[in-house]
Formats: sequence, structure tokens, C-alpha cells
Amino acid sequence: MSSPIPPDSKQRDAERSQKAILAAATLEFAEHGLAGARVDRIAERAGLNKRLIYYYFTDKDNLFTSVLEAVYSGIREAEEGLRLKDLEPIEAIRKLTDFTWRYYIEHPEFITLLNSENLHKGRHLSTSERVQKVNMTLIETLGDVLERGRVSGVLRGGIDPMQLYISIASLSYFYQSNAYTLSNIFGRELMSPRMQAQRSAHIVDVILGYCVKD
Amino acid sequence: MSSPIPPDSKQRDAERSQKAILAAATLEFAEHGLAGARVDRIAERAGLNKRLIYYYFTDKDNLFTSVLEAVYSGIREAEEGLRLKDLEPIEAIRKLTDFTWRYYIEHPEFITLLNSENLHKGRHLSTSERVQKVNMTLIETLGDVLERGRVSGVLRGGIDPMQLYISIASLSYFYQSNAYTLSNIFGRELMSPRMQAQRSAHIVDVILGYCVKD
Amino acid sequence: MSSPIPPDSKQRDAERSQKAILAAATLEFAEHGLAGARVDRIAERAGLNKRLIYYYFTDKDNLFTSVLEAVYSGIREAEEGLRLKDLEPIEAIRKLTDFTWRYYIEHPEFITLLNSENLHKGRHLSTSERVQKVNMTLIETLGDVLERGRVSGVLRGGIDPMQLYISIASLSYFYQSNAYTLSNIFGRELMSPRMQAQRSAHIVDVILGYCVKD
Amino acid sequence: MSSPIPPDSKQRDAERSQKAILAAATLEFAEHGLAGARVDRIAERAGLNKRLIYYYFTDKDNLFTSVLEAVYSGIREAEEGLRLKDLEPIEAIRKLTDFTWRYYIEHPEFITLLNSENLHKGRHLSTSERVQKVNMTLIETLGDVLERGRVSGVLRGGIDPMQLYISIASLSYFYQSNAYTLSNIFGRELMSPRMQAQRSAHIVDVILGYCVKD
DNA sequence: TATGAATGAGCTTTCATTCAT
DNA sequence: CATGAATGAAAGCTCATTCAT
Repeated sequence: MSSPIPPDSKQRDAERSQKAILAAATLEFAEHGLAGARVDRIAERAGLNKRLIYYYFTDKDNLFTSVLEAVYSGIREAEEGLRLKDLEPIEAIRKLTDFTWRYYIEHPEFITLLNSENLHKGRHLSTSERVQKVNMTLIETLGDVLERGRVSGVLRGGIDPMQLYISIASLSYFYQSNAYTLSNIFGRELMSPRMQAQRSAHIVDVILGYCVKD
Repeated sequence: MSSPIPPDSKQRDAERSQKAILAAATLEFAEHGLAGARVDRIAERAGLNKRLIYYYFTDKDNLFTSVLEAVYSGIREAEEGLRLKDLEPIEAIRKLTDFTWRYYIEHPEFITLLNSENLHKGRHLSTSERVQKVNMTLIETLGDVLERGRVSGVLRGGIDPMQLYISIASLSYFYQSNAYTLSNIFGRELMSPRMQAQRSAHIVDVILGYCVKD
Repeated sequence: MSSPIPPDSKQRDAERSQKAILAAATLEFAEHGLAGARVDRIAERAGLNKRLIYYYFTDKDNLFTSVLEAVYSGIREAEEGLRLKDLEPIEAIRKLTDFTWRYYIEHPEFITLLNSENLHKGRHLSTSERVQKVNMTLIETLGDVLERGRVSGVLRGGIDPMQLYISIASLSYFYQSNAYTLSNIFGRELMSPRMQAQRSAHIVDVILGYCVKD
Repeated sequence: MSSPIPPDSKQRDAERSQKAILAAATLEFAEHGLAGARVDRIAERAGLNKRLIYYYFTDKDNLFTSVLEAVYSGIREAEEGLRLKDLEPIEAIRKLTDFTWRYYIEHPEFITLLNSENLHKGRHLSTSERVQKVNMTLIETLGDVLERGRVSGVLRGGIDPMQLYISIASLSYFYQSNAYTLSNIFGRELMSPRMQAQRSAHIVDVILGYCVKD
């Protein structure tokens, strides 16, 4: 009955199972949204029994919250690696803009998950204090960069770092989030490599065109 | 028992019923997404029998497609009323930017409906030819404006009208679409009148900062 | 508003409409059975409004009864044209057997309609007195034939005409009614022209083999 | 609250549940046909939750297929127990004929289920390979019997065993399948014990009258 | 006579969730 | 830790039938 498994092996499995569920749920929620996601499919994708999902995550909504938290900490960690403080103001802004574009490209699930959460009026993360003030440090850093640029005369003054941050995100996010309908409307494949490069360059132009003092 | 019904308030009016269903469905899909929407609730909201929805719209997916088509033609008609051609280039761009912000504010359903459609990879409107080339006239008009501005020296050259249009949309759309999560992250109520005004002004600054030649 | 239609034209249309409904219903019931038949499809097939079906036939069950009655009178009339009395006994039996095979072939709806009625325990025609004693004249005729044959020595005695009639019907009906499952079991297409001819000949052999005195 | 359930009457027994569903479905489909059968009633008859039917059998059509397969293997097993090889040719044919009559009497569901399947053009079992070649061994055995009889001079030659088998089935099947309409037409209760005995004797007479050499 | 509009009841099927082991 | 069995509630959809003209 009892096979000779070392005691920590079970805990390993527990952790591994939770990660498998989380990974599967991330995909499922990203593909189908919260309402469209199926617990059965998550279990199948994770290669685990459905009951286990309830064992570890209580219910579907709570699992969705966990997925959101994981996704938030993912982008937070990535942003922390940017080290904008060590860069020249214009370079810092360019780097943040480029990073944002690429991060969304590499993490398409981020976009649909946030859209789902907003469809549900941010219900799942409003209680999660962990997320509050996440990017505040980034905003502070960006404020520093803007101030440095203003002082040295390369950037115009009066730029609100939060608004700028949101604008940088907007220009990448919207394009990728709405790629299907936009491609449809304009009759062009907006996610082709060529169009991606064009958009990416345009975004930097817009942001720097706004920030840089002429 | 017999209430005095005026002759024009026909109880049996196919067109009116269809419109009622469409209006109810627009709200329901906007609030809950395609998967989260409930046909029962749509019927209730329309004050009509559920069966009638299937009678006129075949099934839920087709109803969603009809809603999208109505919503697209709504913004198309509004854009047609802009008359950008008669305006000075800078004023034209400012007007389009302002219009975009306000249109999304006044039609919040537009945003969530488009998000739903994109979650479903644009499946519903890819077959709908009506939508193709919708905004193409607007893009052409915007190209005209940009060219006029370039010639008269007030706008910089080399601006792609489609990219510009997408950027104008981005800066408003993303902010409103993600207002809940952004408010959460930044700990501020981004949809307060004060913040709305601030955002709206920022967007014009960004767009004109990019377009206007110094 | 009122076009100059002769008064009897309307009655013509009434009769024509009823016939169209009956014909459409016959097909629909034959193809899908009573439960599987759709009133909508019958109306569509008849090219008439659904409401008219209820106007003329009250409801689905009653329509089914009407179809059965029409179908019964169809075979009754055909049988009346056989004139077995004028034939030599062996020829009479051969003719009835052949006729039965061919009638089912040419009226496949007859088989499935009867199957449906029997699935419903003959509920629809038990009240219909018109059908009672339909084939009784045929049985009497067949009894005559058998007696003539017995007296002249070509047929064996003691044959019950009703049992014989049922057997003649059985051998054709079952084969055609169960053609799909039988073809499946035996891995042969039982309704191919070749197999039909073979079956038809076999049936005559069986019936005459039983009746004819050696 | 806690009733004394014996250990072997497990409340959670997959196999037992499936059998209960199958048994209930057999009755329901036999009584009402495929279209007329109600999944609710099947669940009720099985004393199980409706959901479980879909859990084990995917959908109504697949459940119907499973029922047909079970019913086919039922008659196959019974036929295998006949041991016609060990009998004298005439006795073998008589036994098969008797068996067929009785099998249908004892398994009335067999008839209506096959009728339903044929109404649906054999769709459910055309894909089921298991049924193919079911009775082939029986046909071979019957061919043997006929050959033995021909050699020994008691049976006439040139009899196709498949046609004979179908005829044997026809004479019983049709009578029972159409008992309601036939009783109606002839004004006699064809399924009374007396009439049953008469029919059974008649069938043997017909089959042997055809096969036996005079 | 004829028809499009409308409906209540009920159908098959789905889904998140819990039970029993 | 892990799982297959089981379920209540509700979803999308269908159907025979009736209403209003």
C-alpha cells in the first residue's frame, strides 16, 4: 500500500500539481474568457483530476484570481529588470516603450486575461492587496526619468508619468488586443511581421514625438 | 381587460420586436460577454418571449453578429458626421481625437463588445462583408488632412493615417477598457470626471505633440 | 382589395391546399415518423402557412390519421383493380404476390407509415371505422381462389386466406422495411436491382411452394 | 438517515449504472422510437440522474446505438445456442422457425428498435463494425443444413440460405410488428393466444411447404 | 382563405460542483 | 494526494400550437 516515497516528494507533487493547474487555467481563461472557460478542459490540459482543482483553488472564480495574480507578478518582475534609472532619459523611454510592445507580443494571454477581468469590473483583484501599488515604483522611476530629462532640457516639462505610462501601454495593447477586428476593418493582416515592425516603430515615434523637446 | 391601445402601438410589430431584441442583446453581451450572456435575460430585457429571439436571429452567435453589425454602423454614421474635410488640419485631428474619446465614453458597450469579438478571434465579423472597408473613407479623409497639413507646413510628413487612426483610438480605448484594473493598480478612480478631463487633455497633447511640426 | 375571383375558385384552392398539406405530411411522416415529423417542415413542403394545417386538420395527430386513411384507401383501390376472380388460381396467387412486392417498392412511404402507426399501438386508426373491413373483400376473394384451386386439385386444401395474405405481405414488407439493417448485417446491398429481382422470385417460390399441390 | 446498505450494493458502481441506463433506454426507445423517446424518462426509469446518461453515453444518438448493439448481441447469443448442426435438416429448419417466432414474442422491443433503426436508414449501426457479419455463421450453418437435406433427398435444391433466413424472419416479424393495424383491418385480435398458435403453425407450414421435397 | 407574429412547455445538453473512496 | 461517480441547476434551443389581422 505505502510505497517508499521520500516525504518531500509528496510536497513536490503538490506544488507541481498546483503549477500545472495554474498553467492550464491561464491558457484556458486566456483563450475563452472567464465565462467561456471550462473546468473540465483545465483539468484535461493539466493532466489532472478535476476534483483537484477544487481541492487547491476552491472554485472557478478563485482560480481565475490566482491566475491574474500570477500574471501580474510576471509583468512586475519583468519591469523590475528594466533598470531605467541607469539610462539616459530618452533611451529610458524608448526602452520602456519597446519592452511594453514585446512583452505583450510574448505574453498574449496577458491581454485577454486583463480584458476578462475588466469585463467583470475588476472584481477579482480589487480585494487583492498584493497587486495594489505594484507598478507604483515603476511610475516613480518614470517620474524620475521625466524630471531628469526636463532638467537637462531634452524632454518637455509637465508630463504626468502615470498618463505617459498608460499611453505607452495603450499604443501596444490596443493594437494587439484588437488585431482581429482591425485587420478585418482595414483588410490587412495587422499581425504580420512586416506590420508588427511598422507599428512598433510608429509607437516609439508617437511617444518620443510627444516627450522630446524639439 | 381590454386596454385602450393606440393604433400605432401594435402588439405585433416585427420590426419593433427585432429592435427590442437587438437593444437588449447589446446590453447583455456588453455586460457579460458572449459566453456570459444569457438568452433568457435578453428576452426578459426585451420584454419578449425567448422563442422570438430564435425566430428572428436563429441562434446566440448570429444574434451576437447582428449586434456587432449594428454597433459598427453606429460609429460609422457618427464618424461620417465629423466633416473633417472642412476643417484646418490641426483642428481636424483635434476634433477626431476628442470625438473618439467621447464616443467611447457615451457608448461603453462598444468597447466590451469589440473585446468579446476579439476574444473570439473576430470570427463573427470575418464573414460579414458589410463591415469590411467601413472606416476606409475615414482613413482616406485623414490622409487628406495629413497631406494638407504637410503641404502647409503645420504637420510633420511621413505619418501613416491608419497608424495614426489606430493610435488615436488606442489612447482612449485602452484607458476606458482597462479602467478597473488601472484604477486598482494606481489606487485612483480613473473614471472620475476630474481624471477623465485630465486623460482627455493628455491624449490630445500626445497626438498633436506627435503630429504638429514644431 | 377584392380581386374578381370566381366563387368556386376559392373552394378549389381550399381543396388544393388540403391535398398539398396531405401530400407533404405523407412524405414528412414517412421519412421521420410521427414523433420525428415537424409541422414546420410539412408547411414548408406544402408551400403553405403553418396555421393552415391547424385550420384544416386540427392538430398533428389528426393530420397523421388523415394521412393513414389516405394511404389505406390508396392500396385498397389498387387491390380492387387486381381482378383475381377472373384468373386461374395459381395465376391469381402469383399476381397478388407480385403486386404486393411492387406496390411496396413503388410506395415506400406505406411501410414506414404503418410502422409508425404500429409503434403507437394502432391508436390513430382504431377509431377510424372506414378502415375496418377494408381488405375483407380481398380476403373473401382470396378464399374463393383457394377454394377453386382446392376443388380443381391444383392447390392444397386447408389454407387460411387471411394467414396466406399476411404471409404474402410479410415476405415483401419485411425485406423492404428492414433493408438497411439487413444489408448491414449481410454486407450486401439488398435493394440493388439484382437483389430485388432475386428476392421477388424467391417470394413467389415460397408462396407457390406452400400453396401448390405437387 | 443512514440506511444499512450491504457492502456489495455499492451506491457508486459504474458498471451497474451503465447497465441500468441501457435497460431503461431499451424500454424507452422500444416504446416510443428514437425521436419519441425522452431522456428524462430514461433517467427516471433507471433511477439515476439524467446527467449520468451523458456522462456515460455522450448523447441520445450514441445511447441508441449502444442499445441496438446490446439487442443485436442478445439475439446472436440466442441463435448460437440453437445447435442446428446436430439436427436432422427438417428438424433444424423447424427449430429455427419456431425459435424465431418465440424470440420475437419474448423480445418485443427487438422489433420496434429495428424498425426505428430502419426509419433512420440504419445510420446508427452502419458505423458499428461489431454487428457486421453477426449472423454470417448462422447463414453458413443454414447453408449446411440445406445442403445436407438436398443430398439426403428430403429438401429441394437451389434454396438460398440468406433468402430463406429472411423469409423465416419475415413471417414472424411482420405479423408481430404490424399486429395492431392487422388486428384493426381484420377485426380480430391477432395477438390472442389462440391466434398466436394458429400463426405459428401456419409459418412452419409455409416454410416447410417451401423447403421439403414432396 | 390565408398568414406572419408570438408563446409556454419542454427538449437535449452543459456546467460547476460535490460525494465516496 | 488523488480520482471516478454522481448531481442540481440552468443553459441553449425546439416544438406544437395560438393570436391578431
